[in-house]
Amino acid sequence: MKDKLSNRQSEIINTAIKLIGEGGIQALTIKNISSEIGIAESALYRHFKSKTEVLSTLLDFLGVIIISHYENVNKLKISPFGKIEKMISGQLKIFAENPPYAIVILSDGLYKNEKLLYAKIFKIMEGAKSTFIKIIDEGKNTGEIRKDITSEQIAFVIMGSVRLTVNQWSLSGFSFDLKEKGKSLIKTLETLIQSS
Amino acid sequence: MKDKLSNRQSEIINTAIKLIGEGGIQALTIKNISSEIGIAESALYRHFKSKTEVLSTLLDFLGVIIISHYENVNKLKISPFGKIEKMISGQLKIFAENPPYAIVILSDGLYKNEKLLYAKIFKIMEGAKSTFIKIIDEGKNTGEIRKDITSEQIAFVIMGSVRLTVNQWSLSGFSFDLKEKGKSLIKTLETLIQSS
Amino acid sequence: MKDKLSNRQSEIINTAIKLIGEGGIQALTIKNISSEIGIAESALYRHFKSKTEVLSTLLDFLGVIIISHYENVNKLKISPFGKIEKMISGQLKIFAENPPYAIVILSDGLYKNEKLLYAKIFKIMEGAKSTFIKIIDEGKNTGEIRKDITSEQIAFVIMGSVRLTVNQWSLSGFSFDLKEKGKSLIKTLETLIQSS
Amino acid sequence: MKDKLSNRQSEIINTAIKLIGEGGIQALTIKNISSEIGIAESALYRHFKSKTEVLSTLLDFLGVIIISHYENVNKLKISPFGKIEKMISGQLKIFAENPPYAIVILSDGLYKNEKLLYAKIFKIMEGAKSTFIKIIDEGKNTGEIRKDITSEQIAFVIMGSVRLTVNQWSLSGFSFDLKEKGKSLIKTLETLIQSS
DNA sequence: TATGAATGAGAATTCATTCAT
DNA sequence: CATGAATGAATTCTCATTCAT
Repeated sequence: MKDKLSNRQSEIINTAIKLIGEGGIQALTIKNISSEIGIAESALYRHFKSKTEVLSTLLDFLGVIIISHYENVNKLKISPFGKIEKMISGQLKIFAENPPYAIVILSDGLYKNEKLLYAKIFKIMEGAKSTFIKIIDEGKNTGEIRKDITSEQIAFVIMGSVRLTVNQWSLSGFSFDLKEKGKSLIKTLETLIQSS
Repeated sequence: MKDKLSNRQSEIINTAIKLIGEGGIQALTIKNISSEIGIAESALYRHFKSKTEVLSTLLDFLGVIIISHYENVNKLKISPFGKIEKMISGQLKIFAENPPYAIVILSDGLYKNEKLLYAKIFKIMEGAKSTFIKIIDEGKNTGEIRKDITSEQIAFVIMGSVRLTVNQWSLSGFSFDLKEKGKSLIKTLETLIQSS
Repeated sequence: MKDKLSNRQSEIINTAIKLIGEGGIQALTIKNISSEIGIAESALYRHFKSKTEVLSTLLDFLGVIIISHYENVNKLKISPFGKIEKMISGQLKIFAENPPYAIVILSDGLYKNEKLLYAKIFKIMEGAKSTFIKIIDEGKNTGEIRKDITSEQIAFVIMGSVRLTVNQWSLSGFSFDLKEKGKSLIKTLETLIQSS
Repeated sequence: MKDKLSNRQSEIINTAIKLIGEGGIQALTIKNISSEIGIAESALYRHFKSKTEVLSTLLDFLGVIIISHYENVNKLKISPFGKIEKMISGQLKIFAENPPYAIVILSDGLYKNEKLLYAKIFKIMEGAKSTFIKIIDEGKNTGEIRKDITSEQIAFVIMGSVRLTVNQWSLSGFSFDLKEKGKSLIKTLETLIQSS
């Protein structure tokens, strides 16, 4: 994982993201990236040794954003439900503001033959999951969250439904208000998992 | 939508499915299909007028399998929870026995530039959702399912978590027992949505 | 050269002509012809042994129409100028009513590698030319046509300008009135070649 | 329209011309061009973005040659008849020395589905026509050319017969002496259009 | 850092034609 | 007469990558 990106590298990653946003993963070609930036295709190889490395760095970049979002929320001094609400709404806000991020996260099947890439997506999801689990455990301790289901299962259900929401938003061509949809989802999830 | 497939057409669709299973959507090329069958590439065009038509027919085929599974379950004379359990477990069984089906259903992003294909996937998901909603309504009537959440939302949460399960299974290279995982998911979902 | 065409053969030739009219020579494929008629591609080979034979027959058919038009005009008991006028206007009328004929006659370059086809077009043009020459000779005898230019050269100039007219009409997408344009061309040509 | 061609681009255009000369428009394929030059097919796409662009550039190139020929002749301080003679003979000389040029100019029907290409050919012909008209007007002023026919019609007759000459030369496989044929045509035309 | 030129492997599709039934 | 299935050669074009300058 790259530690610090050069200006050109950042530019490449940002352009890659933009291209994905405009035309999906298929639009992400070396040619498109470089002509968008205004450099030669070969120049790109000065900054990344392969297209896979571009994608890999892109995923690192995305991972940092998402994971740090989760960690920041987790550090807040608010109730577990407040945290869950903020985690979901914040995540959806990130996607709403950067649709390409959603596309990248959802295109997992594409990376199948690139174990490295798959592993990175997997890691992001695991990071999210473990944060959720921590918060749910907290909620169980305070008595707010039901104890008859394992925290992992609860986290799983939350992530599944958030993911499906994003999925449908993406397939719809980003045509509905993701944050609005998120609000009602959050309410549903809270109702489902709160102690009775 | 094709009504009845010729032998060769079925063979092509089956081969396409097999190829997807082995190498993902990227492995689905005209050349691969035809050389797997043992005919010339051009021969394939006697049976389908384009690659898109192959994919489209494949999705029709898949749709019929999935939707009829849901409908069959819905016709059973069992309790709503029984139906939900059978719907999920049956669906996962289909995927467990035919991993490529899972790949096709999950690769939605890929078809972005082919509205027709996307529409077919969408229709399959809608079909599943409406069946779920009917069953949940039934469960609310019998008093088994909680009434403080709309049926649509419940269906959404169920589908999201089922989908995520399949997703992770696919990403893991089909390495864990999907049906086993499904069983605990079903238990979780039932616990979540039953009336208290 | 085929003596008498079967019904199916005529149908094929007519369809070929229609296709050329609609989409140019490139639209003339075995597949297009047969699917337009509603038979299998292979069925076409019962009636013509190759695509070249289709074209060849088509040119025969066209040749008969054009040459007989010229001969008929030549048989009329009218002045040479009357004949020239009728030859040109009649020819343009045929094209105006059957634009594909014009396309076929003008697409000579296409048949370059098919000597047979080239020869047929050449023959049609020679037939026209010799009729023109005969009429011009007549006109010289009656004193109506200038004698300071060989009949062949006059015929050549006439045919060149008629051909260019048709050419431009074809390139314009048949957008102007060919017969109208023909009238002024005829007047010009008569003025040019009459005795002073 | 390209302003300045790179060496490779010129090489490609020249090769394209050569191929057309040897085998007609049908011989102009990306594969033929590239293998003739000795590069990979894909390499060609570094220099032209499509085959249409190759043809388009080729027509530009041809257009410049022809139009500048006409303009140069028009600038000469000679009589109108001298100019007409030089325009025709010079044009035929160009074709005689570069038979492929003739093929390209005459293959107009082929470009029917490529409006751009057709438009270029059209423009070349219009350029030629307007120069002819100017010269004919001049000739009318000096009294050398007959005034009973519009200059446009005269230009049309000239161009039609020149074109037919080139056409027959091309169809004959470039077998006769184009310049010789041109000389007698010029004489004919002059006789036809001079004042009596 | 950057470029221009090139490459090889593929990809989807078209077309005229053949042949057994 | 007609068909369905198949073929092989072409064709245009794309893509990630390399390398000398």
